[in-house]
Amino acid sequence: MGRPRTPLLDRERIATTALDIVDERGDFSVPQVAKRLGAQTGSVYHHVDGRDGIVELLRERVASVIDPATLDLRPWDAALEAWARSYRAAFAAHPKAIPLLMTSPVRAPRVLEQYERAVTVLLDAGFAPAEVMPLLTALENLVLGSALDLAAPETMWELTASATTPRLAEALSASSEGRADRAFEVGLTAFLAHARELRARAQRSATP
Amino acid sequence: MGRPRTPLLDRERIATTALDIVDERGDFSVPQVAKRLGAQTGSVYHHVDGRDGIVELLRERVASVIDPATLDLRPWDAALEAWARSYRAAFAAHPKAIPLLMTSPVRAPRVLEQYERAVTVLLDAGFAPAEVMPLLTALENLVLGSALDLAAPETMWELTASATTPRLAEALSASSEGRADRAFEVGLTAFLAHARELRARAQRSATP
DNA sequence: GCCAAAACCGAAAGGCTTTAGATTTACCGG
DNA sequence: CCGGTAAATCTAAAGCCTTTCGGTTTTGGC
Repeated sequence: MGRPRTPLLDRERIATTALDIVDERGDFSVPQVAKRLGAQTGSVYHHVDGRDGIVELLRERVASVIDPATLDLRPWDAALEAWARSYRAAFAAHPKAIPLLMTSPVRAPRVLEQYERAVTVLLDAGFAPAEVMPLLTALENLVLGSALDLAAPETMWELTASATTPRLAEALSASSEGRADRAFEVGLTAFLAHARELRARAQRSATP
Repeated sequence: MGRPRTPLLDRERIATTALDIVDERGDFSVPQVAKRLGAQTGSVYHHVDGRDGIVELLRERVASVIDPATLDLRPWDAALEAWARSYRAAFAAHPKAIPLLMTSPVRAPRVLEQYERAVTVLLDAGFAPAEVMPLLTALENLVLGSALDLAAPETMWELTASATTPRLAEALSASSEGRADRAFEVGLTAFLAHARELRARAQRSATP
């Protein structure tokens, strides 16, 4: 058959197709992607660094909608809050992809640059250099932990709970609506309050 | 060959062997487990519900060292704090297993009972029923997000950071020692402070 | 002592990942 | 216009994996 006049495959289409399949099925395979694009399995390897390479493409693509402009907001805590929301929303747009992507964190250049700017935001706000990474990592943990929760079906709770764990069942029915979202709000609110408190304490001791 | 006088396989040994392999390699397969136990691949399926069944065994086994007695501590916030630490430590004992286990949360009966008791702790502390699940879920997100961070090698940061993201590199070197642990402390401290604040506010409005 | 159930083996189907070489075609420089 | 190189694809195959199924021997209860 040889080289076609218009290419069947490129990294863009491979990523798009794989993400479509993951959104539908929760997983993907290289033969599945190839079949949807009308190509043979082996051809995909000409454009992409194996299956893991495709997963990395998905990670970048899902993370690409995180809004970097959030980090321009003032004051610093508004920037962090908006960034965290945008971060989480990017994953929430592809819930079935989350187990596949969570295995390792996003470290695409585009996202790393945002971490760079987030560091700057915190330093400019007056946090000590040694405090910055623990804070940012805690925020990342919050976002990723919450994304993981988003991927877990609500039914896991409801099915198991009613008989042996009555209070748990009661607590669940008392706030079943949007449990995951509200948990994220709790965590985010807690984090921001704590960060503000840390900063205020540091400023008090710096300029007594 | 037929049935041996002393069985080669049982769920216990299968789980132990699989966990050993995961601790070494970060993943496992049914043939690998069978080979270590001196059996054929197919035989494993007589004892266990497929590969996914083994993963579930691993989840239960790793979670089995979460200490339920932490939830007897008083006051309520000491109980939650100790429980969260024990929860996280259980995963930290098997860092290479984390990506395998995080895919879906732990819902083994033994752990569900602990959630039941955690609900009781919060209700007894005076939290409103509708607040309980958001709080517990936020705590779970904290623990799981932090466990995920534990599974990601520190090198991911260090390799990529230095050139294009100088401030990130600086922030990393300013607190490289035990970054993951300190981030968990930040998140946990923030969560507990927020929970105390919520409770205090509720009590003020209940008995003015 | 008999017989069903238990525990294992052997084999095979079907899927996946990845590599290698062969084949045809597009594109560019002369 | 032509020829050669590089590109895109195919075919083929190795080697894994998961899972199922039927056959074989042994155990343990009645």
